[in-house]
Amino acid sequence: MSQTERKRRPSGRVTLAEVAQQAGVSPITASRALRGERAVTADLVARVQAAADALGYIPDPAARALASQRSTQIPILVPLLSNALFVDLLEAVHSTLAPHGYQTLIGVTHYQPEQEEQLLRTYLTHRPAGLLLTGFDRTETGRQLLARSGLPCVHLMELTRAEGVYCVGFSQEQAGEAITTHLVARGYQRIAFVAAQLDPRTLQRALGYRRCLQQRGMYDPRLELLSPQPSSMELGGQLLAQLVQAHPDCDAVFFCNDDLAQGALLMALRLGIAVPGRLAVAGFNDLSGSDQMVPPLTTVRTPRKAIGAEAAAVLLRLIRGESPEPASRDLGFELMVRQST
Amino acid sequence: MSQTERKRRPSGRVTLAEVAQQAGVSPITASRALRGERAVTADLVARVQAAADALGYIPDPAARALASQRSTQIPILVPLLSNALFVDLLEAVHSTLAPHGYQTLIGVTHYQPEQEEQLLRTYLTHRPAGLLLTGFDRTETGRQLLARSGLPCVHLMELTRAEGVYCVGFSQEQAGEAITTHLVARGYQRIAFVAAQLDPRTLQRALGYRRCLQQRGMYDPRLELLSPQPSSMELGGQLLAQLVQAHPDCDAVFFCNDDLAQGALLMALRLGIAVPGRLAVAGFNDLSGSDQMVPPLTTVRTPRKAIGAEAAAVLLRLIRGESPEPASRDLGFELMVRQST
DNA sequence: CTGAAAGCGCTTACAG
DNA sequence: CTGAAAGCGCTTACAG
Repeated sequence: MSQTERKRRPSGRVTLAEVAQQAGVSPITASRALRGERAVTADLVARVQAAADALGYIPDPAARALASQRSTQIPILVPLLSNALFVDLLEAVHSTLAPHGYQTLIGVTHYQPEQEEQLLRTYLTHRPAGLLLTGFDRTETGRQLLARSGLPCVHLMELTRAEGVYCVGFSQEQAGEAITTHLVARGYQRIAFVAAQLDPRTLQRALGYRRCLQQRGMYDPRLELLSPQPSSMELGGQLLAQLVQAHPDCDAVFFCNDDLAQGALLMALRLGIAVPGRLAVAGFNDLSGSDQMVPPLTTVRTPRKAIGAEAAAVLLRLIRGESPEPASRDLGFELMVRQST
Repeated sequence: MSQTERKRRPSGRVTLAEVAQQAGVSPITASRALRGERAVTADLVARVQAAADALGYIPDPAARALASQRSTQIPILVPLLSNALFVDLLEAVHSTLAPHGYQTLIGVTHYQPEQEEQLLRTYLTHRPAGLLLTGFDRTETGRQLLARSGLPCVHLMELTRAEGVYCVGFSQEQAGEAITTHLVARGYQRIAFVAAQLDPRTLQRALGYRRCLQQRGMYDPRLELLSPQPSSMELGGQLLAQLVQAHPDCDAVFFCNDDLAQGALLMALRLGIAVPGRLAVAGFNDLSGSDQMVPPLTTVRTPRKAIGAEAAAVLLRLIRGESPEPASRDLGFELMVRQST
């Protein structure tokens, strides 16, 4: 024991060279045996493994990254952390990658392509093993940085048909159309759309809303309330109050995110507006608490945990050099019809 | 331009050596000039800086880590990501560290010291620049790993008087006592305490609750409802229903976290229990949405953004070799008296 | 299937 | 204040 201690380098680390020596092989062979790379005799693999275990060898990530030009770090770039949606994504990604020895690095873009570009620039110098990005809204330079890096990359939350682009998500437009169709089927006539932030995915939901109503000759652009402010319960309450005042004949609202809808439900309670009797309220994402509202909120459940987990899994396969098919994965969504509509 | 391209190594990187050559100095001098380390003539610093800018030099983190035995990575270990509290911490830490060139690595312990120990083990091999930990609840081995690493470390959320231990937080016990005292001052007689998860900080709040009531001879252990289940709005609703059924004379409740309290408020609405008329409800943390509830929730605002930012700032100073004083920083808390009490 | 040589790109002592 | 030498701990071609 104390002899082992004594042998250690100033850094206090057990090195590959020591493992190799103990196993009676060269460092390169030890390296290959431990990584399961190329053909190494089963006998040698066992000896090296035993030596590594005995010495408590742990590979040095920095040395590995420097020699191989590739680290075990995987940045995930998300717009915000204040939206539970992205935290769920992050958590799923993190728990999928960690057991495989990869570290998740967070990057927050604040919905700004320029900030994302800056983050890409920084993270690329770290020789990440791969990249996880939210959506497709980036600067031209950002796109080029990605392409030139040649790194495996998976896009989350949105779908694309572009060749060779990996993505895991669902159709935001279809989801927006589905919830609107539900409102129509319920018999509502004057259906409003209320949105905040106005990021690309929110606008895709708006497209679905419009398509549904236009097809039925029910579309009225005045019933679209679009605010560029960040989404929050408080804003949802304000927008609801604004909406009922401006359009007393409005009988249903589709909020582009559950936090807005939750705030609206509470505001309706305060104002004495009966939901769904006087006004139906629908949300999006099925965030925590939506099923607890009074009345429980009808919304679209989006599979963000599954998206995070699957995107990470696809990335892992890309890193291994595989070509997982299909490149574009639609994980769908689910209408959660509760009592608010 | 194309000549510059041609000169690049296979890795595509501009190296320190190239910068040094262009500036007409040795690589070591270039290294020192760029890092602002030791005395280097102003003239040389300028020349090196100019060369670095011209070539677009970006230091290689892996090479740096290997040579210096220290990376620019800082793990932050939190219990959960599903509690907004920790996301706020994470976000504040991340935005404080990023501008200084440090990467934030996330680790999730699920409130289990064994998992934290495993994470420490893993992250320590990455030669982190420092560590950010939640609370003091760890295994003995975890404690030893920390001590032996000799790495700068700051603890978040809780306070301690232990020598040489850096922490940024507030007194959970005092906060629990303060909100209970508020309920007493309002004239409530039968004040319950409802908690979930039962992690160390929750139990400290319980201590404050007890101390307040015991001092006044108002303490009744039967009014403590403690559930080891994870905290959620749904659970809050269930516990409220349970409480009013078991103790019809209870006239106020202090929930150890706002998600429980929010769920309780909504359940009260559903059950027709008047708040605060029939039952007063207080929460803890002032999470998003608490001010939007019906009625708005009385709670304790905890300075988690400030804690994250200050802990990161202290760590940065420790990394620089400074000894910031005081080691223990009490950032306090604020009673948010709203309409639910 | 295994290994000797070289190198990844930087920094740490040690001199001067 | 500046530099030549050595080394951080691993892996990539290139041989055999």
